[in-house]
Amino acid sequence: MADLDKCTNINELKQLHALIYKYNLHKDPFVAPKLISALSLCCQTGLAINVFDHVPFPDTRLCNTLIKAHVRNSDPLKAFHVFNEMLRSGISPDNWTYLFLLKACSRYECVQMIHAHVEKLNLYLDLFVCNSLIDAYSKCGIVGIVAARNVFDAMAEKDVVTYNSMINGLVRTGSLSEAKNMFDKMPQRDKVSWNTILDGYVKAGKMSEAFALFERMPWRDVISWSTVISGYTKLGDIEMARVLFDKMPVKNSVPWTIIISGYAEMGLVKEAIELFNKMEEGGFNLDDGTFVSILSASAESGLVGLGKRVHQSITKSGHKCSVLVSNALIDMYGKCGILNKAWDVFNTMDRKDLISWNTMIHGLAMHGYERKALQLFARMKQEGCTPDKVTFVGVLSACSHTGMVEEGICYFYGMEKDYGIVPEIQHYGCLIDLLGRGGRLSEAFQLVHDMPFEPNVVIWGSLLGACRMHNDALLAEKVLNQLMKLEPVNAGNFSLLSNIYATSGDWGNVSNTRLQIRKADNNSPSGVSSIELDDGFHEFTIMDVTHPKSNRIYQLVNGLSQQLKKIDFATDACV
DNA sequence: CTAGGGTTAG
Repeated sequence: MADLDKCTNINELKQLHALIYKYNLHKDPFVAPKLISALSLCCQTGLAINVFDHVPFPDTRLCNTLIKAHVRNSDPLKAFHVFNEMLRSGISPDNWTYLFLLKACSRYECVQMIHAHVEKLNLYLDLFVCNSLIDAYSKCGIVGIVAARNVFDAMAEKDVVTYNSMINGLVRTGSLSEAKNMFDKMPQRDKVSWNTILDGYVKAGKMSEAFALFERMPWRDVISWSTVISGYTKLGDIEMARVLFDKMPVKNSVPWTIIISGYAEMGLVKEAIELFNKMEEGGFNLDDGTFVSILSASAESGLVGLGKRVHQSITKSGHKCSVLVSNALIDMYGKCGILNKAWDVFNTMDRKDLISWNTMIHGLAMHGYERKALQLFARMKQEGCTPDKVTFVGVLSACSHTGMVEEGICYFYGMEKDYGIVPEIQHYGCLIDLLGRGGRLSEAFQLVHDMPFEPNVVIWGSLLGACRMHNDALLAEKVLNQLMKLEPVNAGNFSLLSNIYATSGDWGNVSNTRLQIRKADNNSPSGVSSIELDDGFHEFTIMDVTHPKSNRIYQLVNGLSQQLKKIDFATDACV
């Protein structure tokens, strides 16, 4: 029974759980915390809460265990709920309570609140609590780092963790030279110190300096190797990343995940799947981090094949999908346009969070299911989930894609009035797109001037698209002038204008614009597109004739655009 | 305390 909290086998634990209940031991002040801890390790948070609820007079230690369980289950709200209940029923928190709560904090105000409690209880002198405060503040960006520094400076006794946490905070906020300064000055350095400063160089994109440091480090563990490999994949140097990956002496699932995601981000689906198979065969632990990383890389590059392969492996593992993994699956299927699969995952989730709803709404809104997206938005509110600014980007773009101008305007104003969400540039962008597509070009143009943000390429681009849609050459010229200042080498912009002239039969301006296209084209590297089919991954460029059947392909495309024209569907191919 | 990770307008 003493080793109860070390039991990680779910079946054994369930047997123990039954026995404990049978002998009424679950109310025992010694057994209950251990049982809660074990249940939460096996992701049985519901059962853990149940145990807690049956203890007649919970003490500080029991509450701490439950808080820890919620934090482990990435449910900070529930963790804070337990904390509030503690305070309400007069159970005094101790330094362990604050250690666990600080792990659950992601907002500055939240850390500040704990900080105030800690000061009041005079726990301020506890080294562990202070180290956690520095760490928690460091995760709150630029506002947090000042507060972290204040705690750091006020500490009479510091250990290596204090320095490491502070250095990590400086690295995260981009103050590499300050971090390096502190690293050089600290009394003694351990593995974590070296890895942290190494990560600083990597995060700053200084790979040659990072590599030099890596080579002269007194220790190199899996984390050091992974840090450097990840740096190379982020710079797109997958070859160098692979060389190091093959060379590293001991691997765990993290470097495997990094290299697979790296291949996926480059669109190299064959290599990614091959390595994923090898990773699975090698018996490496496939955890949430692995699934989420690779799925997100698949989503970004539109690699359905890899995404499906990962999904297969998740299903095969038999574990219930965490919210994080489910959300990543929804996003992957959504971005790849397989909406029924995304919908399946969404509907079978037992706990949805705000991001699940947002991701599903976006997926629907981007792939022609605008009405479904808006219905889902209504359902989300019915089920008691409060929308945020991201939700409204999805809602507004659903409206604009399906031409619901009045409804969109309503949602735009409702967002501040009903939810207190101040519109950001993305929301104005959607509204401008909505008005533009709806043919209300002058209103859209007016809004660009009246909104409280500087218009960017996305805004001007959407307005240019609207000009093309409604063949307004005069406005298009104005827009293109603005766009030129921000994006001088985008030939697509000119080609849109040229097509507007062509539609109105202004051939003089067509040839003028074409000349400018050629100029812009010479300044820009030619883009390569790619598509994934059943037999693998294919790359192609504009005017590509390398395919053996390219004649037949162009025939087909021309035939299709003829048919589209017949049903009054304008295409913008520039041939 | 250090490596991989879920939603954001054309």
